[in-house]
Amino acid sequence: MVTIKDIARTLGVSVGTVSKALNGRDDVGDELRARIIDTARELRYEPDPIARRLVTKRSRTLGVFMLDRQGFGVRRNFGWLFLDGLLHGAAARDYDLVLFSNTDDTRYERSYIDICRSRRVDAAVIVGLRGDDRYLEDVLNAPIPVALIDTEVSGGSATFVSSDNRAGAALALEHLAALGHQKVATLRAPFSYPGRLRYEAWAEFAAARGSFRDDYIRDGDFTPESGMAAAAAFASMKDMPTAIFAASDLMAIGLIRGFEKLGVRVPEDVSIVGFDDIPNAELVGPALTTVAQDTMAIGRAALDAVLDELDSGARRAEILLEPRLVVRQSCAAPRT
Amino acid sequence: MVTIKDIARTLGVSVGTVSKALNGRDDVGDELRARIIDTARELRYEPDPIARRLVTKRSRTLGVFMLDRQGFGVRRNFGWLFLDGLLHGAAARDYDLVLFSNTDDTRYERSYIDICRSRRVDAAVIVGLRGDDRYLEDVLNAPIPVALIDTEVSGGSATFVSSDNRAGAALALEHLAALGHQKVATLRAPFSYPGRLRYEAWAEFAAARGSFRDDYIRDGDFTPESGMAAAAAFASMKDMPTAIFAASDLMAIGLIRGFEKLGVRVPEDVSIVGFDDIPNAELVGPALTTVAQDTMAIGRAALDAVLDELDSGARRAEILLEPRLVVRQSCAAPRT
DNA sequence: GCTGGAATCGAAAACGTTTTCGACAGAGAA
DNA sequence: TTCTCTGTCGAAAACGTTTTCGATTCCAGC
Repeated sequence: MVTIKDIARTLGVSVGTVSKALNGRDDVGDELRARIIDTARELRYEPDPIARRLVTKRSRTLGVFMLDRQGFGVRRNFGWLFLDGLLHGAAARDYDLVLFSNTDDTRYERSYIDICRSRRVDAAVIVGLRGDDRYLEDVLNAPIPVALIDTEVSGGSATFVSSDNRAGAALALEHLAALGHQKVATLRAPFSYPGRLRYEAWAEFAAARGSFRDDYIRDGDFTPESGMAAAAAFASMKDMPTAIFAASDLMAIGLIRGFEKLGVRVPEDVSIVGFDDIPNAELVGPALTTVAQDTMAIGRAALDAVLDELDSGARRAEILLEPRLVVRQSCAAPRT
Repeated sequence: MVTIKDIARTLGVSVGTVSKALNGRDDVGDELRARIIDTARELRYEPDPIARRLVTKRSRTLGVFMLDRQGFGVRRNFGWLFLDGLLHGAAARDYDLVLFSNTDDTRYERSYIDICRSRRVDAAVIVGLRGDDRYLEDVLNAPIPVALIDTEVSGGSATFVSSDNRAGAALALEHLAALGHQKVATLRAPFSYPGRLRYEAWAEFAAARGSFRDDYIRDGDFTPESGMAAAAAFASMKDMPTAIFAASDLMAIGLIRGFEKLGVRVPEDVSIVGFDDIPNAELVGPALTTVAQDTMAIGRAALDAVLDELDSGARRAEILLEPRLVVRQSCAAPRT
């Protein structure tokens, strides 16, 4: 591996001068600088990031924690979608991403912030932090910039990055209203913060139209299984809703599968709209109408947030991105 | 940040002794060693990995490259599933994973191996490398241990880690045979190495049973769209197959959607079996029968391969993991 | 009492950078 | 001519470890 000394020796100058020339400082002559840059290129010199980090005290490294909700790993975990945006942002700003997850038993013994400390990462973004996480307090008081994505919690010293859940829910509900639905129920996920926001949008929508009914509210836990259970509950009602707003795609798909098993057809008998636009949501039959989160933009925003805080010291409490409605085939006008 | 000097100073010993005591060397007295370990714990000392790397010349860091097949990012890319196993293995062996992807424009300007060199990672695992990759040659001649997962190529100095594609295809085909199918077609993906292996298994199967027919072979490109096109082609045949073995789940789902649109029912009219067991394969209607890759084991094997090579210098050319059949609802006995 | 060896510890170099400070030359002003 | 200022460069310290080598002590064996 060719070091800075090699290029200093071949040119007969000091290493300090080489360093200054390569880093664009102004106390080195133009002619010498040009020669230094040339031979650096010739020798295919690359500054050792390790040595640089040791003296600059910045690692140019971000810790990314993928927290696993219910043990499904990457398979059923929406959080991985944000990696695209994080990767983009890191590449654009010349940072490296080191990835952790809590699916393993060993590292979970330490707080995420502790891991950051031991790894000397400059900042962290945590995906999927739950409200009952054992290290919650540690995260909210972290001494480094932290961004939270797809999380149940908000507040503390971390910046909360998310879709505008209320606006997204409103998008879906207005779509159903435009189709002519009067009786729209909701399958909510009340234990999570985004889930609560989505429910509140439904409640306001229903109240404003005078169609709020307690028995049009069912609770799920983001799994398809809870959606199937809710489908059975809805199907057994005497006054069945004509449309259901599910707080997540996984639950929406569960509803579809549950209704299918009971012989009620989607969207002919009941319309279903989800939230998230998970991969392959377009591939389930019928293709799911849903509100899409711009996961790329969210990941990118989270990364920019922590890096900006690192540079300027200014912290933003909350960043909301606009979701958009994508209509496919799981919604139709109600039967008259 | 508390350094090794702090604990040396508080104890009145030299830093070298502290280092040796903490690293378990035998030339330090038991009593002193105990006192050093105690105060290290008291001061919450953590060795600086940066400084350590500078002197040991090992970074304990692995580069992971997620190569994006057709621009879908994490959404339609099977490769991300291997991250679970990689994460597990890295945690178990105390390595860090730094993640790269080629979805960005900037870093793609450099060879993956070049990036490894500049980042000083000890080894690399590359997911989704294509046969026509511009840096293919660089990868196959890499000076560091490299493992290839979910890739189209094999050979070179890298170790190829994969499911046993022939065995997996045989599993699926035997399942169809056991159901009584005589006319089983295939939708293959001939441009990729695993795709070719899966096709060869089909060809042998068909030849052994005397049911090989050229018009039972259609080509796709791993996308659902190509599956839908193939469904139309199959449906227009006078002697339609009763079962189709698709070389990937995405194409299998495309077949289902395509047949659905044409009014031919799955599995009543035609059975379909896929390959991969992608997330939500169980959620599409009808739930997909497929052969599941043990993505966790594959990721773990890849990680172990490069780390073992790093330790022992012994390189393995190929590692094959056993897939398993998961039967769901897309296959049934043929109509008599 | 002397030698030999084992046990224990410290001093110092080394890893590859960045950064500070001082040295030196040359140019311009007095 | 002398003084000051600017521009250009080198020397050296510093970052926090690990590792090598030598120094010292202590004790057993003769």
